[in-house]
Amino acid sequence: MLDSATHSTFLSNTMVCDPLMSWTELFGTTEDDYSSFDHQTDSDPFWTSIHPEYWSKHNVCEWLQFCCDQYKLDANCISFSHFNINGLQLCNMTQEEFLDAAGTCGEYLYFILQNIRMHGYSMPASDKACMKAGGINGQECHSHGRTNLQSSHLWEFVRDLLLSPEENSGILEWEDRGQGIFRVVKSEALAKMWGQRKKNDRMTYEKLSRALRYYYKTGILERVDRRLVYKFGKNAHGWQENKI
DNA sequence: TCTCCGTTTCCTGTTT
DNA sequence: AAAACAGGAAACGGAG
Repeated sequence: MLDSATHSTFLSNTMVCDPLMSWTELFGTTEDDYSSFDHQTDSDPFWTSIHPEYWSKHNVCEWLQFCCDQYKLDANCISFSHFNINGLQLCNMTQEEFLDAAGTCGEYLYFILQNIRMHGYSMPASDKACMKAGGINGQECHSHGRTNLQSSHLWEFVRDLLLSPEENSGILEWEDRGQGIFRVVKSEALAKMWGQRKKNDRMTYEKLSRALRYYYKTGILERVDRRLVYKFGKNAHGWQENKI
């Protein structure tokens, strides 16, 4: 479940930008950002190039299809008849309406949609969005939720990497998704990536793992007595498949 | 300026 | 033997 702070931050920041600006103007999205989608071509009128509020019914459909494919969601739990709507209607749905329509995937999809509304579809785009939005509006980008470069905590970084197969490249993998158990497959690569995020090229897995061990105290992580295996604790949120 | 929090860095010892 | 784990201690940097 999205915590209330994160949730409200998403919504409150969603419409900061001029709604008439193009998605590309807002987020500086380039073709490179879509490199992980091999089905994307220049000529495709793809939903990623349009702000969700301006999606057509077809774009909404494309987005749902994409989510099912990309995040391995069970399309059977989604009531597609409820999503025969355009982007504006989609964005105007309350969370409750959304959950009713999207079944067990609802919270996850709702989260993804809010994230896209704010940041674009992925982390690289969101980082650009962050900088770009700051430039456009003369505001700094302090806390925009889970993909924020500066305020993201280590456990959120790890969680987001697990939830972003296109970013992960085999560094982390779920051992038991339902229980929140995951494995660090490439420890030094993880440290390097965390170091990049924190602009610290001296980061090592040894130091990163020390930070992870502090999470045992706070219930963000729980101990798993296996090397390189961790488990999200009761105070971690946003990692569950149908409970974000 | 001060305090607090979340690390980061370093360390010694233990386990796999 | 190497890599990872455990956790104390101190320092650091950003936020409020």
